[in-house]
Amino acid sequence: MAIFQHIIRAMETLDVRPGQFSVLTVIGANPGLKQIAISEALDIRRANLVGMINGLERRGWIERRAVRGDRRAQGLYLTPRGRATLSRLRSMAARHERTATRLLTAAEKRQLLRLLARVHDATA
Amino acid sequence: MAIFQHIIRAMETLDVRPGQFSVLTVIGANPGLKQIAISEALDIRRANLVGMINGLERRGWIERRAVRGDRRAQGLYLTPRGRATLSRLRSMAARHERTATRLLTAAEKRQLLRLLARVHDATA
DNA sequence: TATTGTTATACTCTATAACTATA
DNA sequence: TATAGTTATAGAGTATAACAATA
Repeated sequence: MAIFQHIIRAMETLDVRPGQFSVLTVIGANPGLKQIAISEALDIRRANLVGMINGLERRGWIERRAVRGDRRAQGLYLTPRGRATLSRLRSMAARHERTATRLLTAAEKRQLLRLLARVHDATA
Repeated sequence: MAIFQHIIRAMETLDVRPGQFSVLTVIGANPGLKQIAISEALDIRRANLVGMINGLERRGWIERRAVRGDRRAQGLYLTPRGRATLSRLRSMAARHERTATRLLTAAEKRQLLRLLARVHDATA
């Protein structure tokens, strides 16, 4: 929770919220994705995604384009400005990960991830 | 996050939310506490605490009593039913902690807590 | 008939301002 | 003048239902 608060506070300087970061990340890795696919991937109701997408589009970070073969859907793409913003956000995330693990050795970091993965397996 | 979801889902069977659990825990450990103290301890606005306290009182889990020496404040106490509920919630939390760590040895559990404490120190 | 995006709406959580009764 | 509790209110985040256009 402390890490989360830390990262969220940093991203607030770009006026970006965690959900927006995750949407930008998914679109960046999967250009042309339909809203329904993002909705399923991130477990966000498609009704709630509409406003988020509108906000990201209004800020010039993403755009909706027609999808060939299905006139109901629209593909989502990052704009050049969107790519620049995502790049800055990734740098922030990386910097905060370095901060969070600065008291750990490389071996301890690996060990931490290994133990957390087992906890996750146990609760999944 | 997986652990949190896990515990929250279990506590929903008693219709208890994470915030309510934390308030019951703090009152249980500090009988007679004033709302302002809980507000500061749990970082909950005193305005938002009012409704939570009302809800817990309505369900017969806590009660407000006069504080000698300060007629503005009211001390909060668990009722017998509140103590019983808190006890059940603690059992749930303990059971889920056992589930979460069931793939770890005792030494690995200690190591995990040690590493997480360092990450927390680094971000605090 | 089913799916995609959308609107409308409701409920919870969280945040601020302002009031009251005391101190 | 400050503090404890309260009320009112507004903003996020998240949930469901229903609609139009299209499949």
